[in-house]
Amino acid sequence: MERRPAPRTARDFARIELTRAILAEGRRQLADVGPGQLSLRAVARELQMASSAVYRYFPSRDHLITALLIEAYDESGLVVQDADAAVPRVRYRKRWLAMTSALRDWALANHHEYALLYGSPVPGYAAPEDTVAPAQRVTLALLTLFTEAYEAGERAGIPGRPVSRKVHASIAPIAELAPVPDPALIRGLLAWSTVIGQLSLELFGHLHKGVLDYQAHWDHVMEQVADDLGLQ
Amino acid sequence: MERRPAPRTARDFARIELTRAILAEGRRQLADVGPGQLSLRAVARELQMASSAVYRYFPSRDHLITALLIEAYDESGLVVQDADAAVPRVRYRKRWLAMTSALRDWALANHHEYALLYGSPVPGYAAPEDTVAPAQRVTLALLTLFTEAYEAGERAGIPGRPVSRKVHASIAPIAELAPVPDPALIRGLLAWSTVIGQLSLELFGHLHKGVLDYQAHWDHVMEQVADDLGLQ
DNA sequence: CAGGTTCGAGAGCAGTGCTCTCGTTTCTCA
DNA sequence: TGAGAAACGAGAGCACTGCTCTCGAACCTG
Repeated sequence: MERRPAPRTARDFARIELTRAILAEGRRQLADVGPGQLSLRAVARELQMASSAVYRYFPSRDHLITALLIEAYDESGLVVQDADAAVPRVRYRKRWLAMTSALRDWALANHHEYALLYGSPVPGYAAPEDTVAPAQRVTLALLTLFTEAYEAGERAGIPGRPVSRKVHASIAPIAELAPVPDPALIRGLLAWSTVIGQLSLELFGHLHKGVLDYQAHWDHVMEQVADDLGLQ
Repeated sequence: MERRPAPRTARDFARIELTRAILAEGRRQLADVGPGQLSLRAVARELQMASSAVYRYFPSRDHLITALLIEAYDESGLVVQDADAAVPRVRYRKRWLAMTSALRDWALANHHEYALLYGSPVPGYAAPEDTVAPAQRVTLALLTLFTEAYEAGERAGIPGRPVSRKVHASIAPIAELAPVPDPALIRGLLAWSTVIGQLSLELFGHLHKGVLDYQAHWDHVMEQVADDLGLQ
């Protein structure tokens, strides 16, 4: 599990340095042109190296994209966690608003990265195992908030419908991460998908000329969802 | 505005026929490999024509994709409308469930098409004007349902938070299509983004190993949203 | 039936991901 | 310390892409 085999030799140093450089340049181009147009050759050109040399560091374009994917997951996760940490623990509603706002701000500032994470999967490739942990950072942070809020007595002000045994079994894996009653957990999942839906609709242009002031609308919607979650 | 200048000559017939053939083959390949990998040359090859000939019918790859986009919008819109039409007008809740279910079924059966519509925008291109009308078919159908339900007295069973003047102004364009009070309209928009969020999360693999039985989960969530909408 | 338009095919350009080879650099271990 | 192994950069090359241009044939119109 050692991600970085303690650089000892000059070669190790160079490798780490170059890997970082490629990643950085890839990131820059990703922001420019989006995942679909990201070109290994262009990255190599910018770095003044032969295109074939890049393959010493990333065995394929997809591997590069996967690395960028992980980076983006980590970054967005960090942004959300930081926003959460800046609010007093017991201000649950405020934490919710801070976290979702932070996610939106990040998405707005990193359009293509958001698309990479929550838009259509890029090539025909299944995201490898390395991506699942970083991918869950944001979700996990939100689940933690929901759990803490529930335990503090902030129960959904809104009736959640009873959950059948079938559905209960279906969400068992998530229930392990957030030990709250099923209806509350469903409310949480609902909130999460609303966030992603809202963000995707806005960023991908589906609200164009339908909603005029995205910021105002977003703020209102998140308050409404906070209401539904029973956060005070 | 005449989309098809009444085919009179043999040439006109051939043009329409070939355009259709290209579109159809494009559609087939889109379903196979996704929008990013869709290749004009491959389409031409399959149709046994020179790649340059395709450019007589579609000036660029993006134009082809745009045409497919419109087709997909139309198809999904039709599917949803049909599902709606099959339910008695006053069974508002059932209509909601039927429409959203139909959309999900279509999305599951047409993975790449869904990604094309609601995933990340494909190249760096802004969807041209021709796409806005077809794009709104599904949304419009849902808005109509909300309006009819409200007028029939099915008020949100759930308190909607008061809408500020700012937010009111922001959603004015949508309010024109669905003359219901602001809080109810917000509930509708919320429901719509929840649908898209839920679908995107499921189809793009973000619920993988988190939710086990997608169908059961979806059904429950849509019932919950119907509750929140106040549909009976 | 003459003149203009539309069409299909082919060659060609610039770009892509990726592979292979070859000579050089660097590391490791006896 | 020096020899063998491993890693590396560069270049050529393959098969593919979107797209353009040209040219002769087909067609349509007046």
